[in-house]
Amino acid sequence: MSNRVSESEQFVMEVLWQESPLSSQEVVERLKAQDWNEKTVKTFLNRMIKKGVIGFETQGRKYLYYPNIEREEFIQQESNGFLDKVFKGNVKELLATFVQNKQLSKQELDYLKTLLDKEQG
Amino acid sequence: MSNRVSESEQFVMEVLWQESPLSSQEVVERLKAQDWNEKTVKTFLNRMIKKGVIGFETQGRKYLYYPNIEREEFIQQESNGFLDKVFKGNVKELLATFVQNKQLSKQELDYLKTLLDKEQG
DNA sequence: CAGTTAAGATTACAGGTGTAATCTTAACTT
DNA sequence: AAGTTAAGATTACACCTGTAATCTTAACTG
Repeated sequence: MSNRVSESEQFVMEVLWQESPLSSQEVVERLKAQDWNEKTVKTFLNRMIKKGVIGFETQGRKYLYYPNIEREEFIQQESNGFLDKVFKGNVKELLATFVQNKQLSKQELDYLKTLLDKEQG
Repeated sequence: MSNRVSESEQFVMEVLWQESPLSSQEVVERLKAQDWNEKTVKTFLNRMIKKGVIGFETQGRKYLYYPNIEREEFIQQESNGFLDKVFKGNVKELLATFVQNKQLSKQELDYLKTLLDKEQG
């Protein structure tokens, strides 16, 4: 229930959010950039099942895995955790930090201003 | 060298960034909201020394601790890590997520727009 | 000086994580 | 049917972390 997704497991989640259900072999393939041993990926899948963050359907002797949690929801939680942990909940400071330390194109800046206007209602 | 600051240790860092050098007892006091046993805080200080993220001066039989890393730098690293991990480096998406999911006051929105304008140069 | 404190050092211990190797066994092959 | 594969299950193991308790010993107290 309360068990969370580790950093490595998150890569697996991303794969399944992209497309599912997938066999472990397919997950392994889509993660080859990570350069993990197949056994390692299997371990992650196993643990994630136990944690309940993914589920599976059986297909013959193999499992087809799928996510049990929404990406949006997950991002939300991670974001809030980060906000609290690093910025003590101060969104303004967080936003300022990113705006000032990351190069943003004119298009992106405009887009963000539009967003702020929309928020202003 | 490469060892990082854990979540609990970060609370200790915050205290020392606020004011330093401090004795372990002073650190414990400033962390009473955390409701940690004194021994626990001492453990953190000890580990942080070993990790090299804080240092100390001796004063009689006790140590006075101080940070070895800058808060700004730390925030930067944490922020970049989070950006990459959760948003795959897409700052725009990150900013949009926070702007849209957090309640921001008119003042904050105005301030942020000013920031964006400044970025626009 | 002898006893008591209390500071830091060391040890403890379980749960999570990264990183696999080995075990079991159902399914595929010949 | 017998052998081979390969999928998931189990086991391994070290390091990190949270959470302290115990050990040593220098400093303070009377």
